[in-house]
Amino acid sequence: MVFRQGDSCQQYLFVTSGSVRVYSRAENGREVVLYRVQDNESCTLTTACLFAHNPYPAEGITETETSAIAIPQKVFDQGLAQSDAFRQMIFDQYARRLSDVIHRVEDISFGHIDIRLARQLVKLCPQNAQLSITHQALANELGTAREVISRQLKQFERNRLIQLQRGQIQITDLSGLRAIADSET
Amino acid sequence: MVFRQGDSCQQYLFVTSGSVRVYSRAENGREVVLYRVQDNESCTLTTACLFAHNPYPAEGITETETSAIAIPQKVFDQGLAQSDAFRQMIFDQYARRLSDVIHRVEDISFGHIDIRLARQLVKLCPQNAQLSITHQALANELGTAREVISRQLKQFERNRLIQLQRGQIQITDLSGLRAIADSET
DNA sequence: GCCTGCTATGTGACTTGATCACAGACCCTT
DNA sequence: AAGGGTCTGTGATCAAGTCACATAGCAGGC
Repeated sequence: MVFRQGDSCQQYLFVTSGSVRVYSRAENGREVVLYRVQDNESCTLTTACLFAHNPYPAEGITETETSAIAIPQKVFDQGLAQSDAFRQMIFDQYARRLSDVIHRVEDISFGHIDIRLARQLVKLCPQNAQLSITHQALANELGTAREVISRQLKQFERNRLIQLQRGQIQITDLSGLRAIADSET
Repeated sequence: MVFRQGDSCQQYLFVTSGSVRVYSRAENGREVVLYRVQDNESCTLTTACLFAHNPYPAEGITETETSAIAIPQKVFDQGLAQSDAFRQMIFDQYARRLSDVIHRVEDISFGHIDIRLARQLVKLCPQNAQLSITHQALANELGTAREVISRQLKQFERNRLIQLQRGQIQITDLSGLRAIADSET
């Protein structure tokens, strides 16, 4: 766990390798992933909280072995003042995050669950088409409930797009999933 | 209209007075407000798009008479490099926006419509408790459909919290609304 | 092996919210 | 006063979220 909802922020973080999942959690346990911080990205939220002197509005947790550099605010400020490249980098990150999160709002507000799930499956599909993930994890990713995902996956299975086993999803018709993922509505 | 979804961004904008509503619109006409840019705030999205060289992921429209300063990217870059105060200001804005939009994600994902609507009414309630707003506008604000708002308002009216007329909402029991707004779930 | 406990999945019943279709009501302009 | 636009009300239906609980698979200890 890198930071929790409500934590106050002490230093600037820069991830050199690994992956940090940044997400928001409701009281009833439902989660929604906001974005991920990966190799050579800054944890934007940290920066935001540093500057605004606000506590974190979300949680961050490592998903893999992760290395990061922690920089005290003073040094960070110096960097911003003195290095064009550093400043450019930080702003780039900010722009990307804001864009990610706005996209997430659109997705959640207007998107249909079958399409969003198909997209997620296509995105995660590895070379061998064998995905190791639980329904709960997919639900958290999309900000919905596990049952909704279970039912939708079952539907995909009935349509011969995937095959389900415990903790595993075998993608049998990637192009079929792509077709759903690419449909507008 | 200040900018549209997909527009590319040419200059940095700083609002000196007035209010710009930044929102996302779906094909079917549903909208969701992301945040507002008001007196002495920068249009963060503009900055983000400038830096990332991305088109706008949302739309911006003035809600009142609005004045703004447009600054070419070059001058903006100079400002960032030379002025600590300017840099601090820009970062503050960014932090606030990111925080706003993350809060919006939580609200939409986990929030119940009655509570969200009550909150909105409390927030908008003027001195004389007489609100001039249409159901459609409230729906856009909360990212839901007009019918949902109409029905919920009707419910509030039955519970003697408000009275409805065309284009007007008279708030008759503000503390009652507050009670709903403050309930956690 | 077999039992036990934990995690993951399946499913019915129900509630809430979104969509569709349309009917009135109100208001402004001519 | 008549007609057209905007705003509101409402039933029917669908999609998604919630609740409750039943299995099913897996791992560790005996």
